[in-house]
Amino acid sequence: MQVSNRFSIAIHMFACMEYFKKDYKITGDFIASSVGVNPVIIRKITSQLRDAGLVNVTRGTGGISASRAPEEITLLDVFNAVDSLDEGRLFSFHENPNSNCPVGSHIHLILDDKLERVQQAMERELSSMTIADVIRDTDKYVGKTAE
Amino acid sequence: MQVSNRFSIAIHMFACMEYFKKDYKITGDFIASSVGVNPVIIRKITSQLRDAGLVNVTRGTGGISASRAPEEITLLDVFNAVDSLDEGRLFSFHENPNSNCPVGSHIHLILDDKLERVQQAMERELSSMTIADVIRDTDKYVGKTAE
DNA sequence: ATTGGCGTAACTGTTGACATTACAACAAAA
DNA sequence: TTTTGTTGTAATGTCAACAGTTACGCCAAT
Repeated sequence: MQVSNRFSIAIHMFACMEYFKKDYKITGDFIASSVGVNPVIIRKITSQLRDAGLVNVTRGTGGISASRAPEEITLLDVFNAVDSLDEGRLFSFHENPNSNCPVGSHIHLILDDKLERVQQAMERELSSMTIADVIRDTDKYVGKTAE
Repeated sequence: MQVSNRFSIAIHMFACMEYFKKDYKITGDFIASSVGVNPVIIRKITSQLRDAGLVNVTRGTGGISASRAPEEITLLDVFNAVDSLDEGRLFSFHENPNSNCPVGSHIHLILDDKLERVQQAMERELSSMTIADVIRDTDKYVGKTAE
């Protein structure tokens, strides 16, 4: 089990948008070249980010940009946009516990809060970081001027 | 994306083992009936738990039991036994970032620590709970005597 | 030797991720 | 207004994981 690479790609996309926005027009093909995947992949993820209200896309002439300040886009926002959990739950659950068994009939009561705690821990950590942190580290490691 | 239901099944299995161990012989078929899945599913998970050293299985005559005290089996132990992450990583990563792009060539440096933090938050929460907590809540919700 | 139960291989069906091709829709510029 | 570059999306293919089932071998106690 693994989180889809759409998540790492989406963050990479934001890093590109911010880092190159002064010097280049940020198109899907431009980003695809940096990420190293087919442009259609980028377009699909772009659509997901747009549906979540995280980016603005101008059709025709082209161009993708963040629709909010980097400090106001958390990694949880990005995660939920591109990698939605089935029914909002991180953990799947066996569907037919035996209702005639004392354990089987109470297993949800026993487990649900524990699974919820783990999911919340993950979401808490994701929401503690923002695109601004990503940009800061991009500048830190790459240098502020394009090479 | 979701964690496989092997995890919820595995915890259900431990709850059964402990709750019924005084009154019944705990076989794969017995557990399968409580969980509500095919016995082979239980046998497969049993094998994973055995390989991880979490349960003892006696072949032939049958019988499955926890190999350690419930307090010493964390939910992280169970998770790692039945739902191993590819290469130990919760997040997958796009494989071919452009090494000629300043962002693409540094994206791992920028992202890896952030993904690691999220994974550690999840693992920390998983390891803070044990099978003993599950047993305690089983007794709490079901009642200490079999119905 | 029989029997109950675990171990596992083999097969099926379903789903999702990832990738690619192709083309329609669109907006700005020539 | 036609051209051009770009986004939007449908259709298709490949692959892997999950879940389920059947079948049968192996084991140990009775």
